[in-house]
Amino acid sequence: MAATQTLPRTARAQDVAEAAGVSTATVSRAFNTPAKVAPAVRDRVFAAAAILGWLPHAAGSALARRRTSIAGVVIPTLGQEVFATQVEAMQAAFAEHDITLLIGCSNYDPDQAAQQVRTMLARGVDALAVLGQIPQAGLFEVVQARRVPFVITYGSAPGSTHPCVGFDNATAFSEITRYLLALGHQIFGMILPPTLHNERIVARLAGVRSALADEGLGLRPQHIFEGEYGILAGRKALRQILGANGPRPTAIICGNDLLAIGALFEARTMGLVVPRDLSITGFDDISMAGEIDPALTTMKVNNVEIGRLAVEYLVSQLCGEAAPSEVLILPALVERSTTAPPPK
Amino acid sequence: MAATQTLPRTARAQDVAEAAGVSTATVSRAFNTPAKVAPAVRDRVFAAAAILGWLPHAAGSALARRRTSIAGVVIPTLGQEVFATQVEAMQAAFAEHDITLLIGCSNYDPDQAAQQVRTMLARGVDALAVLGQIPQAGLFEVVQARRVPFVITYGSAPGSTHPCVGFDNATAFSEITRYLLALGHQIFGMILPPTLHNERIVARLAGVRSALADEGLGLRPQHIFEGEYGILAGRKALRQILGANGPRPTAIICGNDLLAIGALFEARTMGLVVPRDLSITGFDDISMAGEIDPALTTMKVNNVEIGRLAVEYLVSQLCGEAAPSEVLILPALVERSTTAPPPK
DNA sequence: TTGTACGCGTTATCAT
DNA sequence: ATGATAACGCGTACAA
Repeated sequence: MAATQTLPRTARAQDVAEAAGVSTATVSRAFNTPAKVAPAVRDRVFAAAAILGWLPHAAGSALARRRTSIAGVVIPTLGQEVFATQVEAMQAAFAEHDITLLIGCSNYDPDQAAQQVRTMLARGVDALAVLGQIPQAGLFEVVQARRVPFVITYGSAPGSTHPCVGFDNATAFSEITRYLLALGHQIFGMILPPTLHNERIVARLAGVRSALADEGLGLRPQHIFEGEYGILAGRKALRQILGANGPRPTAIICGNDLLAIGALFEARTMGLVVPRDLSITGFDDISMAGEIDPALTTMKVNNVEIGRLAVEYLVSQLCGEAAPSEVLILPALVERSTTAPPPK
Repeated sequence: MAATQTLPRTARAQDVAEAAGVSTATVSRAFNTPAKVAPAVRDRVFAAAAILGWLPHAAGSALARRRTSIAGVVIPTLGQEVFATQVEAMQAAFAEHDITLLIGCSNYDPDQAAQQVRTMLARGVDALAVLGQIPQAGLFEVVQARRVPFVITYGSAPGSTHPCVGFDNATAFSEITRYLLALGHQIFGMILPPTLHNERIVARLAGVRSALADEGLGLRPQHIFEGEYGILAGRKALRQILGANGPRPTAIICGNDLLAIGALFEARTMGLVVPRDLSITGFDDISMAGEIDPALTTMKVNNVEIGRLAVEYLVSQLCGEAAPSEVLILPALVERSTTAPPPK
């Protein structure tokens, strides 16, 4: 007894076409340009497809269309709210154009980032966003060779040759510094996350220095703490800075909100009242910043907007439209309750 | 003067083959099974590919291989550390198998989640993970029809028919309740995020109730606050619960760490000393939990492990191996400094 | 070890 | 409005 059982292959357009008594061309049209198919036929096709559980096969479709409807984004980590927010905004914005988002994390490692970019190209992404900076010399050329629209987000190296959507880190930190100067502060401390492979952090330090220099002031080496990330690092940093010899800073500028929150906690532990005894500023305006007590003075970076604008740029490139290759947003000072004039 | 300029098409395997003086089969082999190609030839192929900037075209490759090397994950949002962490772990684990990850956010909306799943199937994902629960009746069947390995993560409906990797929410919350009972607490409050479309939250409440019932105790309605998310919600909830008529709870069980942190902040504002006057517990063990002061007693959910195990399951399915269709991890109580025996 | 030739599933072009 | 047919680019038996 020969087993003539057809091993149930997954349905193709051909199968749907046969079931509906039409050609594969009509099946394709019914799904892609329904208006061009007679309603009765269309319904037959849909019914057949539903029964067979058929959906257009992505690879076949991509091959014929020369488009995958997949975009890629490479970020350092999803563990930071600012990056996660941006990715989520991108995903939503791309979805409006029926584009799905591939993600890759580099863990702040340029080599991993470059590898992720290559992998995404191999997956046939239609467009590509990289957070921060181009990870490797020559990589941009590879992307260009494949004619894949490309954009750098979040960071912005002014004068960079690559299309970018972001903000100017130096300017933003100059602004927050000038705000503290206007309050009357003269002695500053600064707490920074690791600067390794991170131009943005370097720019933040430069922004502070430049604003201070305009007033003939500077940042004492013992008042700079650099190299760790998170609340505990903020605590440790504040202890170290306030424990240093010489005059004590009255204002602490932190490279991000988490460090600032750590500094804030430590100030309380040390018996200092913020902002009476010490002013502290953050950066990013993460969701916690406004919810702790005292609420953190910081700068809001609209990451949703960055994500949206990046997608807008990529989509316009995809459509062959011209678009400005550098889009800058302006972080806005959010004055809350951790800043005040220095103590007398 | 006829312009015979060839508009530069992007390179195919054919072009590389010609440039290297071999057949396309050899080009393919050089990239996929290098061992089967003579070293000299291989180098010629690689050189030609490098010059032309060629990479295998994803769609063609996927069509021939019947595999896209792309997996998908659908989560409520990237804005919550627990979900972002899990996604990041999945991305890393998939990368080891040369699989790239597509993400979709549902914003806690079952319809959006279902749509994301459909989109991913249309993109030809090789495997699919959905965080929480299956969003729609009938959707699982669609996935099965396409023979796409599938797993539910994070949540676990015991007795569910779908493969899942997660933990038992009810059991976990029973455990934390028993811990507080053992410390001597008798009157409990509970603060919960929105339960709408979220079985996991419902299970947490049930877990607490069940552990209390074992001791003949219960949760008074005025001691349950439900429906908002975040630090501010935690503050508001504590105010409301402690302001209610009747006996005051000595322990507050929170549905997650952020609510617990809010409650902790509010307790301080109200002049209460935690844990002397009031015990508070969280859930998840987000990075902040151990960094605030007093450090939060909570339960650690190893989301990295969940992500890893989910990928392991999916990959084994992809390889046609058998694998247990329900994998449970055990959240672990992390006893820190927000819990103590109740005041006399 | 290498080449030939076919199939993968869809869409676009061109006829009808 | 619909059908026939030719790409689309790669991987892989099979043959040499």
